[in-house]
Amino acid sequence: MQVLSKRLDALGCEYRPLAAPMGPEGLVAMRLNALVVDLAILGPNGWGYLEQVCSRLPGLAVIVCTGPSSVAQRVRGLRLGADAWITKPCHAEELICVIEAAVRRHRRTEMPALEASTSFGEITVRPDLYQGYVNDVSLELTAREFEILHLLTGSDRVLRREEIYERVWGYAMAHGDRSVDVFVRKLRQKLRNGSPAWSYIHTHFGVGYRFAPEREGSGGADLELVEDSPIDVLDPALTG
Amino acid sequence: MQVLSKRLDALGCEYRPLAAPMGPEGLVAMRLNALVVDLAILGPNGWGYLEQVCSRLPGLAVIVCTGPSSVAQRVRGLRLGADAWITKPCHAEELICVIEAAVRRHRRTEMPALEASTSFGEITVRPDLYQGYVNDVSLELTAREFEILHLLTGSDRVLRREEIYERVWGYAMAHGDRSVDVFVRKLRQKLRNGSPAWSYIHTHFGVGYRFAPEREGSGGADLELVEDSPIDVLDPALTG
DNA sequence: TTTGCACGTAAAGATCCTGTAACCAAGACA
DNA sequence: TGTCTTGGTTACAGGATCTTTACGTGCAAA
Repeated sequence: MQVLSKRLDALGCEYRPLAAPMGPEGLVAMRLNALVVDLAILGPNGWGYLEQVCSRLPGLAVIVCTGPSSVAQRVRGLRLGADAWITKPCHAEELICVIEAAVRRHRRTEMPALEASTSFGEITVRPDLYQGYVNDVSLELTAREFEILHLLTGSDRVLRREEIYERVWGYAMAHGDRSVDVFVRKLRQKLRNGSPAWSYIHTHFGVGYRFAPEREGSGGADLELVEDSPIDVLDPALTG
Repeated sequence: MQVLSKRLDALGCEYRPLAAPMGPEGLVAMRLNALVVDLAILGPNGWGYLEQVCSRLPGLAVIVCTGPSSVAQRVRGLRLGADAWITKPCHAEELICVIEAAVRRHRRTEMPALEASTSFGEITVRPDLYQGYVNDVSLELTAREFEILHLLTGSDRVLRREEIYERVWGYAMAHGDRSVDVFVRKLRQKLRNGSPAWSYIHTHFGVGYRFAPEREGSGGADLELVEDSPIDVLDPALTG
């Protein structure tokens, strides 16, 4: 621990030694990139703890660093969701490399920022500015609202709430959590403000939400036929 | 290699043993999820090869599986971009778990592979939209109805009620529960609405249900089951 | 043909899901 | 430190969906 701490300090890494195992909720609050656990110290509950943490925080890199073990034990740990298993005693440098490898793979797919802006109906999503626009007017989306919009616009299929939560929040959704619903509501409100004639986020009852820009006859009395109004609002010169 | 091949076959994994190191371009063409290399076999050029592959294919999981090594070597390998380092001799099972752990983390941020939509008779099942269609017209299936339809269309054999219940509801069916029957009825009704000339879900008395699109012609409705006869899908003049 | 089940059908009640709004906590900022 | 913004929770109402129940019909064996 002393050697490891010294090396981590030298690398400028933030870390926190935990004397007792911390529950998933506490780990979520710490916003960790990686967690190193010693199953031997955790005792017989270690397996359950490992499983709990891995399932609850799928985005967290979990490295098991413990004493001599059998193949079956290592297999079990990795199957439960651990990213790596390293046997004590080990060099701090090697452990750090293993942690980095796990975190690196985790971060890799987060990095691709600066995506091209794309338009859907009247709105334009700009990942580079973390904001959505209607005719160059900002929708005033908050960070989380934008992330959800960005995720939804990224695929045509129906996204289940659990998927949305996991990809935006970074960990598994608790049963009964309504956060996704609330944010979708806020999103819809802002989208409606900026683009009243369109509907974008569609509810699939019992499943989740799907993004698809569609005209809505909200303005006119026409129920279906919208042929009289020759309005060209498609593709403003934003997309550059 | 023999043991590993056998285990991979049992798991249904696709793999390809390479006698000689393959360049990054060749690897790209293979669309691999993971690559296992033995640095000892690669010889002195191994480090360069590892670096080249890891930098050219950042999305590829690279596992080094080689003989006894020093800490410095393992650190070097991981720093160059390897995702894991496992020492020979090792159990095939453990190696597979390490590969799975690396691939799992890689896959996490990807969109779940959207299953292809499949057609049966006149209907089309779209898993990405959780919905069934007849000529692009929605059947208005509820979430549970779709799940049952999706399950039934997934296999040709007769599915017992208990199987259906367990796979859709997620837990064992209580004795005397008629839910499956009720949902099959609703399904049949909606299928009949959208595609009156066909029958899709067939009852096997005392067993369960089986999905098989069959014409219900006014002319030649066979009483016996026609299991092996291929079904010609053609466009009858009936549809609109 | 009779008889005992299994299945099809329909409707009503219970349950679950979702939109909505109000509320509280945590962080940003002056 | 106080205020404002943002994130997240909870409660409630209305509606959609699911489950249960009941009864009629059809199948298969005796």
